[in-house]
Amino acid sequence: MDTPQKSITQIGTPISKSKFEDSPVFNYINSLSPIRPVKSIPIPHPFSSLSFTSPPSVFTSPHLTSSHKESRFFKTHHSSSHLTNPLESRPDSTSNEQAVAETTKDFNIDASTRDESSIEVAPDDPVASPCGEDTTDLSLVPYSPPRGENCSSDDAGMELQKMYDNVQGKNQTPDWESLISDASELLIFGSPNDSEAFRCLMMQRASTSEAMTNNEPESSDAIPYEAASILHRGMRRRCLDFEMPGNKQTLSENNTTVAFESSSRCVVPSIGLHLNAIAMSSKDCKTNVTHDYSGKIQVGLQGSTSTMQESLDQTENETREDADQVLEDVLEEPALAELNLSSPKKKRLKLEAGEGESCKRCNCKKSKCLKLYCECFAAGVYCIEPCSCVDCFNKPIHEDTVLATRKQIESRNPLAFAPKVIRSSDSVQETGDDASKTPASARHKRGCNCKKSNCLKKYCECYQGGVGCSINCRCEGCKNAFGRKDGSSVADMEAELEEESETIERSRTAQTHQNTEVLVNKEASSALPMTPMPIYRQQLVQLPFSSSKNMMPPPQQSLLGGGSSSAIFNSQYLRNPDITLTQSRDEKSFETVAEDGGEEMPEIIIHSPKANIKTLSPNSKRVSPPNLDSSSSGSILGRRSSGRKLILQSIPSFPSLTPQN
DNA sequence: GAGTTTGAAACT
DNA sequence: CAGTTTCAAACTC
Repeated sequence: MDTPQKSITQIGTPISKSKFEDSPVFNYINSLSPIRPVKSIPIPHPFSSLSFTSPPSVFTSPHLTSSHKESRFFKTHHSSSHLTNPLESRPDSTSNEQAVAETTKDFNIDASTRDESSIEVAPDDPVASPCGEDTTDLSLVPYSPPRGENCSSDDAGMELQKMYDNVQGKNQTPDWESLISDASELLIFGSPNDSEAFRCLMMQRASTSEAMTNNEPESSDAIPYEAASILHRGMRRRCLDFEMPGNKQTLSENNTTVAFESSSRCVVPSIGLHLNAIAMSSKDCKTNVTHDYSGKIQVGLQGSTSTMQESLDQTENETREDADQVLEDVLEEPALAELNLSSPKKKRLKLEAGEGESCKRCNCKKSKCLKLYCECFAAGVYCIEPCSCVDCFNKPIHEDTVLATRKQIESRNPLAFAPKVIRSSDSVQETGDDASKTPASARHKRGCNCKKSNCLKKYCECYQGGVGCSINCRCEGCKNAFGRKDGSSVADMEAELEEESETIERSRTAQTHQNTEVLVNKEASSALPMTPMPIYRQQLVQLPFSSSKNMMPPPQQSLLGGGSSSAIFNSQYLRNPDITLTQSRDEKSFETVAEDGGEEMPEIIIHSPKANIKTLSPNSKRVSPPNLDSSSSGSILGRRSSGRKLILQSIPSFPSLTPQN
């Protein structure tokens, strides 16, 4: 931290604006640069300053990895704790109902909650610009959710311009430290898109300022910005998701610049953190850092483009290895990993993911997407364009309302936003042997209340969550395939399926041997539909730590122990009722495996043998969620002999405002 | 795509 | 806490 502070004094203090303007160099530059002085002056300062004053995590050597991120986290955490959640700091937010009622109004941040140095947002902020509206929150809420969908990269410049204007208007001797602070807020929490603008500005600065002797401002910036954006990507997830198309430009794996831009726009679909980020900050940073990583991974994976899909399909294994490699890199060099993940090869995952969680959409008509009825809201994500909701308030521009509503709901039920499917406390102890004996290591938080579905349809939350019913359930005629309320476990069913699978596999093997025999084709064709499962299973079997014993219904993200928005993951996970139990069990094996690892280190779960399922499940439209996409690589990870558990958490814990069990 | 069913969420 | 209503997803046709 010494360096940054030092830099502040060195750069910020000494360089007086007037002096700078009067300098011959400045004049000369002005004459050359198309950039107008009024902008070139103010903006560069914040930036240059920022580049030295921001937390180490942002501007320190790119070599920093985890610590790097932690710093970042602390930074943001710190900020959030002070600036915080508007709900807590804003008196006018005490009335949730009111907040909800005034949804369309209360978008401006109370000046009172800001630091004196905070940049005041023009009251006449762009009307139609969601970006403009949101930017007002930037300095107040570190984890400010996504800007409008179409925020232009110019916004950053605008903000900075405002800052400059403001400072200039008030003081001839700007409070650089404050300004820097504000600027850093913008840089850190602004729209990822802004990073582009920043980069441009930085470049300009680099080319025009002698102060830029500092080497590689580029690289050092890129990563930091990226890192910063990650923190709230979850909140921006939806917006960014739809910016992806624009980023589908062909990416060169070697072109870090392009990769960066792409990644900066990518979003972690995962993450239904929109409202949780704030609360999340209070958690131990380790956990958050982990989420961060997973988020990164996802960003990369989901940033896939369709362009590679075909080729990837043909080289599934290769892709997996790539993913494996990438993930490995992620653990050691997040920033780098992210860049890597931007590679075209991983794009495919994104594509597939696009249809899943990341594109989770609701169809609310009356709830305004502010009730748990709304899947998006319940999952902690903002509604997105594809949603068919009416009068939706679950959008970034209504952040306050969303937060208020959320808080209100949580006041009623603290666990309202907690994962519906929770992992039993003893599940952790369930290793291999026990796993199969227990219907499921995860259970629905409250249990279901099914009357007619027999817990065999997704009406049943337990079933939907891929967990068996438990004593908590009040269901009638429970036949939950993942475990019945009466205690009958899946073990039996698994045994059956196992047997069946084996039979199928055997026949398949036999077929393979008889490949040369044309006559066999007849039978083979009839058996084809069945091959999928066997194949899939085979792959799973390859997993070093995979155990057939663990073959269980797919556990949910909840297995991670962290509260994650179960909704998204779970629902998506088993969205397709057509998915055979076998498949589910396979997926389960993944998670169990990861769990078995026992290590409590950052985990990146990658579930989703989506590709496999897709191919193997003839009648399934969409077998696995987008998140799971990455899972295709997940299985890869599973193979890792290193034993490192990589859990790509599609939905980082869904930190609720209140501690959850 | 429209209509029905279902069960969670919300309300009383 | 129980009963009822509202709601939107899941499902069916």
